[in-house]
Amino acid sequence: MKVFSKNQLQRYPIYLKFFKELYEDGVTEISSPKIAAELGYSEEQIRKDLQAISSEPGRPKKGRSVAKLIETIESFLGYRDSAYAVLVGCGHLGSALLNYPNFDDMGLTIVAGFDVSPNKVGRDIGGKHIYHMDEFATVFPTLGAKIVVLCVPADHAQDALNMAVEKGAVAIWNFAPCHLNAPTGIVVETVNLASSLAVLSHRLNSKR
Amino acid sequence: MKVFSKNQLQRYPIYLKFFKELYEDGVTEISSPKIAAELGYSEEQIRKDLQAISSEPGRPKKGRSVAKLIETIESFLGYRDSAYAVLVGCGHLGSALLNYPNFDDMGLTIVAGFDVSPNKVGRDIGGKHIYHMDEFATVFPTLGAKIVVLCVPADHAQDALNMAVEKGAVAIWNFAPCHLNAPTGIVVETVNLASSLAVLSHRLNSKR
DNA sequence: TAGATTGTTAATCGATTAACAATC
DNA sequence: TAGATTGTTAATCGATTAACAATC
Repeated sequence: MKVFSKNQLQRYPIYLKFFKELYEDGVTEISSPKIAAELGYSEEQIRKDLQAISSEPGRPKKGRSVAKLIETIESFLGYRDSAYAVLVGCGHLGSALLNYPNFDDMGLTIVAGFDVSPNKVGRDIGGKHIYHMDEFATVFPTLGAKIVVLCVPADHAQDALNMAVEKGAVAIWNFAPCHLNAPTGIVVETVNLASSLAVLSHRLNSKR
Repeated sequence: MKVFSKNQLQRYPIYLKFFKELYEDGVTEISSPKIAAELGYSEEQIRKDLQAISSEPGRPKKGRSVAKLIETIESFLGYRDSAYAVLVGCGHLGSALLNYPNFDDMGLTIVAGFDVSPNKVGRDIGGKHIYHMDEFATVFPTLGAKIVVLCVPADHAQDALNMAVEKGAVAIWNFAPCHLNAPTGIVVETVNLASSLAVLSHRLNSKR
């Protein structure tokens, strides 16, 4: 099977966003050089990326159909059918994600939240019911969710992951700024703001 | 000057977090093999990463001083002196970031927010005053901030960036899920949740 | 001393870029 | 047809890994 590097996978949503804009503007076909000029990638890389997921070849002198590209990328990324998730840790960031409307369009449906705070348990946030963490073991397995979005403080993240995995989670989307250990076969993807900020700071400081 | 790859830069906050935990547990020295066992990187890579920023060599048979490592990484990442920022777009995610307490420890001080919503303008969020976007041109240059944290919807992100750069911003921390074009010399670092989710989904779907 | 761990140098690996013939 | 753009194959580049002598 074809292998996709992390960098490559990360580019597809960016292509998709761009193609959707083109589509709205009535553009029907797009070529690699034009994409390259707009997104700042090399045209060879774009060609490889699009080839890797397309069933049809591009057409010399024309490029590819924008509508077809949108469909291809959405299918490839799994936007066409939903995966279910719960969110653990409904603090500021967790609540923001519960309210984020676009996940549904990206094939991720968050069905419920978990927290320990009495202010939150029993309430709805972003239309999702918030359960107490004590209920996790009994409730989570009934929700049909396989993905856990982790928004707890770093010092609770590993414990939360362990519990989630024990109760059947197969993928963890981790927003805590720490490394997590998980059993083989469990997918862990971390969004680390500290790492991102480190890149920004270093670039900024090495400018002169 | 030494060059740091993006991946490498992203690892330092993760090392730092781990070393701080060790420090709290009273561990005074740590060796590459032990770090490797815990964080899942190779020990060679860890040695290279730490060598790249340390003034002193590690000690055979012992490793490195945890306290010294913490100090070294914090200095390297610029955590010891603050850079000032404003946040544009105080929706759910923007508000969450305004309330995030850890940025100060990471050398980033957000001094104010900007939004267009009458519900938010004039209020405080996370202790920061929220100005109307119409005031950006006059207020931003007075705040001493060089960094703009962008949390506006994707279709306004490029406009917001342009305005920010025009008024003197030199770095953009972009949370909108789209590619942004910026003049040469302007640092743009994007946190793209869609890209992160794409990696997670693909790994999950290719497990079988 | 013996052995664990270091730093350095070389080998490998993978991703990106370049070159170019094929094609509409 | 001519020329832009494609897909493929080879070259380059950079990062990670492996090997190993140096050292406390």
